[in-house]
Amino acid sequence: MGVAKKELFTKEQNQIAAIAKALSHPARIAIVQALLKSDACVCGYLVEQTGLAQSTTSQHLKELKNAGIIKGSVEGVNVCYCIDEKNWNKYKQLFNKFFAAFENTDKQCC
Amino acid sequence: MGVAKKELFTKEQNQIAAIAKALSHPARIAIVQALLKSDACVCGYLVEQTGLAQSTTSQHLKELKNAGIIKGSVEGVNVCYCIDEKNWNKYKQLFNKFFAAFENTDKQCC
DNA sequence: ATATTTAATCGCAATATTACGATTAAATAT
DNA sequence: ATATTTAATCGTAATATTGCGATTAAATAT
Repeated sequence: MGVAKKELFTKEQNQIAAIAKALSHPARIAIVQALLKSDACVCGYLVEQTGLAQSTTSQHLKELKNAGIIKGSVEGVNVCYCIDEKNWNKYKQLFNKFFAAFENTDKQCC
Repeated sequence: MGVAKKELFTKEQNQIAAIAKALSHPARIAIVQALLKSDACVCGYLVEQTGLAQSTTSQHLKELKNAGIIKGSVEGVNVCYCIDEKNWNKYKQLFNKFFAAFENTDKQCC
């Protein structure tokens, strides 16, 4: 085993889980926040920001990219990363909606 | 290794990552959504909802509980779970803030 | 008292994640 | 042409996650 049974769940449940998974490591949160805050975006800068080895940071960047949270473009000898604006807004809505679903607080079953 | 280097990151980064981790499996999203939607909350009902074995579901419930997302209380022979309202609102704010940080879209570095 | 129901925990196997050093590939300097 | 810089990928080790069946513990029925 060790592999999640995605077929049991809805597309939306799997999507929320997949984005949450991409955000489930502090280094990846640090990377995203660095991209949100700063104008710098080259890979080397992000390696500094994480404090992890270059290869490890590169792996984290790959995961964020696969999830659609960031995108990268080659700039000469550097690679520049930034937030994928379109997906970011989509994911933002998805999570806002997920968290907003707790409202009708009239159920007192516990 | 295989163990995240939490000491490199801020408390906030670790907290966001920890909550995201708790939400990083579709079964756990399904459980939370079931608790948000329905009045039913006993463990057995949640086992049905996930479609996973009782022991597996119990494990997922434990993770959600450890993260502070849900709480459980014994009701006779049953255990009733529900959303931890106080933490939920805290986490909601935390994620809203995190996703809202993308606004000043004037940086065109990529 | 004994049986039944419910849910947590244990033990295990399969797989995934995290991390690093070493290597590779591509672009730019010298 | 050769060296240097930058970042991706490979290989590997340590650890974590996912899932299930079996067992255990606690409450309630019979």
